[in-house]
Amino acid sequence: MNDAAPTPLTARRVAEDILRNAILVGELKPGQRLTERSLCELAGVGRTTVREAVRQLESEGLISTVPHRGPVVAVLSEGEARDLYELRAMLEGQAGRLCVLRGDARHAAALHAAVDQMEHARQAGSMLGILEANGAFYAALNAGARNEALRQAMLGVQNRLAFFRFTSTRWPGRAERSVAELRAIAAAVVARDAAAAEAACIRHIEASAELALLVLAERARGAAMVRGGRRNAMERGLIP
Amino acid sequence: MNDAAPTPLTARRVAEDILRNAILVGELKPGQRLTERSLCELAGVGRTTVREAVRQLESEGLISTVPHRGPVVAVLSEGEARDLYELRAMLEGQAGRLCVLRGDARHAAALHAAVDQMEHARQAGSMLGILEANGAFYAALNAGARNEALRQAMLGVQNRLAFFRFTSTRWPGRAERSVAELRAIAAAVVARDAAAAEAACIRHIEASAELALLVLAERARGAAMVRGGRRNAMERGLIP
DNA sequence: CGCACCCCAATTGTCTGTCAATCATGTTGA
DNA sequence: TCAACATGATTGACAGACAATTGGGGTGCG
Repeated sequence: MNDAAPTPLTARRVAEDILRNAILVGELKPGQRLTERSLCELAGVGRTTVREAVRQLESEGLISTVPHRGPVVAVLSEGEARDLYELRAMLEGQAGRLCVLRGDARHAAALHAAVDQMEHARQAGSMLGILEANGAFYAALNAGARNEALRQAMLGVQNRLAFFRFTSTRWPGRAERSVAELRAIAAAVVARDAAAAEAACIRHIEASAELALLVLAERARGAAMVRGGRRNAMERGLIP
Repeated sequence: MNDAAPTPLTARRVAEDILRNAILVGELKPGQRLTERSLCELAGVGRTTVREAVRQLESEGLISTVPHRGPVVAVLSEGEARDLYELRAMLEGQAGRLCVLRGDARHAAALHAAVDQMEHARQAGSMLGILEANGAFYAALNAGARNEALRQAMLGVQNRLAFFRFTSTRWPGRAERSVAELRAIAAAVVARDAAAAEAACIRHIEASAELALLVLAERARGAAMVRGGRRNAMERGLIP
């Protein structure tokens, strides 16, 4: 039942992955300017290929390009972040609802397993484990919802908000509450209560959004304090 | 308050628009194979530029590329169409809800104006007018909903389903019912009944989906009858 | 000292040409 | 009849080149 690796592994795809990871991990920071040449070195491919990869990441919302100025790692304004979290809440709420309506006991079990896995990782202090369990949870949710378009939309939004995943997960007490919120979702799915599942999903995302916007505001304050100095230098791509 | 035309009008953008229009209008038919050279001629640009434009349309879901085989105008399976319509119903339902929660009287008035415009175009038998009014309606809805991410998501889904817009609008009696459905949405927004607006949006999309899937099934039957003859030829890009 | 203007380096946008890798087709041979 | 092979077409990818544009630095003037 596994996907029979439809990956002809073209160089462009490799470059995309390298650049995407560099952004998601934070190696390339929001606002940082990217020259094509530096990306060529980073990805180890020619300029043509890099430009195509950049186009892809641009469409994913990870990069924004100003004509004749080149690509820049996308930086979310507070308004954009708010919009994206709102959209994410809608999408995941619907996913939760559909998971109840269309999923079976196996999906419910997978949800519970993912939550347990996350609780385990949390107690072990493994942030990577937490993120992995989070991925498993959403995989199970989407498997139950049985809507590929919805899944891809959720993935896209999550990627654009990936910037917050690390800081949010580290926030004191956040992981614990997050586990509780996911457990509530799983419980609603087990109970086959669609409305409750939808509401639980929305609550989870709203809690995430609240924290993320707080973090964003804090960063903005911090950035404002050094504005005029480092900020200009960073936007010019002079700070690694 | 108008957007100060942020269009540096690069050749790539022009090529994108040409190809996108060719697909949306149906000049390039679903399943048709596209060689890079033919696209170069069609768009009037070099191969490098065409490849970037194709990458963009690929991310919009209008083109699907098989490595080492080249781009193909995306063809929706019944399952994919169903998923997309379901997603669209969710998104537009939420847009309707938000339009009630956040919109003001001006948005409600714009919705009504768009419906009247559509009714006018329908009586005049102007399909182009109908589509234009439809665009105005969604512009008003999204203006009221005040969520740019949601708007873009809706636009993306609508584009992927653009194939059905023409055939659906032509369907006997469909335009009339469509006007009635949109009027119901506008009425709910005027009445400030969020739940009713959401439900009306969902009903509208579900009606569209029902017809589209019917059209799709009919086309599939028709295509099956000539399979082995024209179909292979078309997939090979030999039929214009 | 401040401001407007101009010139220049850096970078992007785009084209052309080239070459290997791969797929699809047609042909040959058992 | 079917399998293996040869062949042509097309994509994937690169390097190089050139015009267009941007941003910055320097200059001159008030």
